[in-house]
Amino acid sequence: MANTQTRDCIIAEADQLFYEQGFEHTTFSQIAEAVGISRGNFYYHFKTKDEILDSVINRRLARTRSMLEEWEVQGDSPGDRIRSFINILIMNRAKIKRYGCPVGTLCSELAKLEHPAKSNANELFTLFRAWLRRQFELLGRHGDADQLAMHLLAASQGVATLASAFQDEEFISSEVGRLNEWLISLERHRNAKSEVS
Amino acid sequence: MANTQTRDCIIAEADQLFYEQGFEHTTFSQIAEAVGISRGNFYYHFKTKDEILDSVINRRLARTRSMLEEWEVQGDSPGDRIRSFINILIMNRAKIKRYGCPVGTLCSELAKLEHPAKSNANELFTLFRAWLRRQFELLGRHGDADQLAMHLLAASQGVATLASAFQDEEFISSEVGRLNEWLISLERHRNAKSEVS
DNA sequence: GAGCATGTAGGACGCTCATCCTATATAGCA
DNA sequence: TGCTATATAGGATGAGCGTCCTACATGCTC
Repeated sequence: MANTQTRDCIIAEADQLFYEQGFEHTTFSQIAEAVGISRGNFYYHFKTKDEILDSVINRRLARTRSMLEEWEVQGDSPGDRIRSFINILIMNRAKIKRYGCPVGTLCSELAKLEHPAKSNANELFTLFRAWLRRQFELLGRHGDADQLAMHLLAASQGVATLASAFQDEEFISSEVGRLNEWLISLERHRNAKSEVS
Repeated sequence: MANTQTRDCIIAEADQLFYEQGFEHTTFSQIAEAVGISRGNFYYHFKTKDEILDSVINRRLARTRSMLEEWEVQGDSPGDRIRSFINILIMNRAKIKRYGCPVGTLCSELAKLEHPAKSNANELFTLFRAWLRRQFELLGRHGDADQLAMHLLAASQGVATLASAFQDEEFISSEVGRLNEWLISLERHRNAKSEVS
């Protein structure tokens, strides 16, 4: 049985490096150096680089799931939960400015490489999409919940891409402001309808 | 003096391959094979891979400039010109679905590589941004023209990223519909103001 | 202490790739 | 016909990388 502590440490460091430098451009040596172990020792924990990638994606999936579940448990309204999602952009603005969105940039890279793990990475998007969809349904948007989820996801991706290209954190703030206003207008619409019925 | 015909051909093929596979993942051999010349012959036309990248970016800049100028010359309204921009998403939807946005994915990759040509690639975004800004100013949006330009750019980027991740051309169409409605509402707002004054 | 599983270190192997060198072909011109 | 600039081909080189092998250390069990 592999020592899970070192193993987890390798995955964590690889996760960060893949985010900062991309998967292809990150080498075994860099990960080993970041963890503080020898390069040769790698083989004991991971047979191939793709295996590390799988573990990194699974780690991200797990962390995303637990984050979404946490937001779900907090007794907020669906609108507040969606605001939690939008707020990721603010929380991570410094890193987004430097490296873009971890999900979007990884999926783009793997798509260009036609990498087998591509669909696994896309699952990250699906996770957010399904969760957002549920929140919009709770907001009373039964017909277009999925469309709204995709729209919000796309907006976040666009913000991250441009903030990174133009090195502009301020843009993140202003677009988040827009998104929050948009969300409030959706909530108002719902309240108006419930008052009528 | 280098034969510009072969040289241009190399740049064109490299352009396409960089788009489809990414810069780092594309090899000299692949470009040579695509052009139909020997690998060794490359050195005569380009000293380094980075030199090819520079030429590819310059090619894209030139083509973008002339495209924007063409749209400018056509005697359309600023609104119609902005619609031409939005329509790129529809025109190129098949490629976007497979490879994402050529501008966004290149800038993301070069950012992660911390490549010297990064700022040169970002100039592509600046080109669109300045052009869109001008169109919005012509629409009477003197205060927030740049903000609107960035918003539209971000929306396009988001659409491209998600369409690629979810392999969904339909999503492009529906979001373009949204964007066009948004644009029409901006135009209406302008007409309403001009009627008042 | 002997035996064994777990974990680590460091280097070897083989491949790919960008880069570079040299030989050759073509074409215009004296 | 030679001379030279332009262009092409194909292989050499050297570095970097993923992968793999072997030797060593540690700690637990009998």
